[in-house]
Amino acid sequence: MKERNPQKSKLAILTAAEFEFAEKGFFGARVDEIAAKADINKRMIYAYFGDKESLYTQVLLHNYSKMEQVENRLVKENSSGVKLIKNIISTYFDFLYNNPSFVNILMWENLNKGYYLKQLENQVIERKSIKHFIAAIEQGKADGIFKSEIDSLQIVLSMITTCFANFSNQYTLSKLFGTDLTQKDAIESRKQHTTELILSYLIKEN
Amino acid sequence: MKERNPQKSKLAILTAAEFEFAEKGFFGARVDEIAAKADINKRMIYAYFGDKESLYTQVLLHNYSKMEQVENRLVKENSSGVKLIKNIISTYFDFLYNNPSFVNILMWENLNKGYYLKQLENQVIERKSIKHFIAAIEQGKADGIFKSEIDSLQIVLSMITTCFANFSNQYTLSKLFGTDLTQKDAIESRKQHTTELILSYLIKEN
DNA sequence: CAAATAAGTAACTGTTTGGTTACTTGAATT
DNA sequence: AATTCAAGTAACCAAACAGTTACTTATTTG
Repeated sequence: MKERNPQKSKLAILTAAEFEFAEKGFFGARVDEIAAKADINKRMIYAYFGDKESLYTQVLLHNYSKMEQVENRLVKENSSGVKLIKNIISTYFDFLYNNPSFVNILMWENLNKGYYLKQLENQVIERKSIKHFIAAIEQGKADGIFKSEIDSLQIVLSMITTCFANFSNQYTLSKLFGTDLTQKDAIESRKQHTTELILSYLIKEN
Repeated sequence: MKERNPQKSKLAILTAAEFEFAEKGFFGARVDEIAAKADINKRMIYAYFGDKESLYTQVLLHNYSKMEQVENRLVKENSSGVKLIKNIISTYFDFLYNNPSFVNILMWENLNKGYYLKQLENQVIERKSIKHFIAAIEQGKADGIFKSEIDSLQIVLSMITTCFANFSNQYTLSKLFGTDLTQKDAIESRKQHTTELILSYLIKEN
């Protein structure tokens, strides 16, 4: 029999579950496969997490809090204006590049019409960082740096969607454009271009 | 026994399959459910399409050609400069709004790392419209309408990704921003804003 | 150190799944 | 009207699936 270590087992299950759910989604992932990858008996998954759905919810929660941590760091830096915008885009690009599981799980959630997301507590999902970004852009307008006519909610939406789509649509876009957009240097170019695009729209020229 | 009508049966299968695959993906979709929705015997699916995989490929192909048709119409119009950009964005928004199955199937493909996409012939996927758009932006630069320093491939990428992410991430974004972004008027605002964003970057100011 | 408890195991169950087999029935061709 | 063949049907199969049961073994604690 294997050495006993509940902490290690739980972590092994969560790690394997994250990989499997990210790779195949809730319905595609197999409990047997998660057990095999975690190198534990399947019974332990049910002992620790109840059922497949609860396990998935834990993985979902964990991924959202990873994102939240990064955003909180961004908010704490308390930069503003052009520097903040550059910071946000760079941070999102880097986070999404380093967390493909997060990207996938978000996509699965959208395909499930946000079914499991709805069950999570709002505080984790309705991240306050968004409000912070919007307020910062309003401040930029007040300071005369950013154009006064822009809609700050819309531009924050554009920033987030533009960053995300570079990762979520890597395969179809690569095929469509005939270049491998999963490569690090391609991502770096996209980051650069996205920053220029957003800033050129925001900054008041004179 | 039911009235015989192979054409009608085939179409019923394809329609049901498109719905099921869009809703649940290749692995989540059930052949039995497709048969039930098409109101035919499951055996007929295997008679007409071989297996589940071939049926999926047909659905994939059909969706891509729908998109291609719309793009070809866009190319034929032969508009240029600001009008073309407005046209492209508006057309993509409308198409994606009216074809949620297309949006979903593209997402499934990305989650499958483009596995089934790879098997399709290149001519259907590497749409020539992209090259047309890039060339048109180059022309705009030559005509002195668009900024000479912009990268036309990057801006076309940005246009497409920005349009798409508004639909692919509707549920997670709605939750994140606390407003229902699936509504028609929300989409209309996004279209308007995206157009302004892209044009403000492209147009040479003076 | 023995009793209690938590950690881990193997084998099983009822259901669902993609795909098949053996068959019947409708309609066009002769 | 008999033959032929495509269109359609029902019942089935082996494998895969989420979840369970009954059990064993390691570790803690009184």
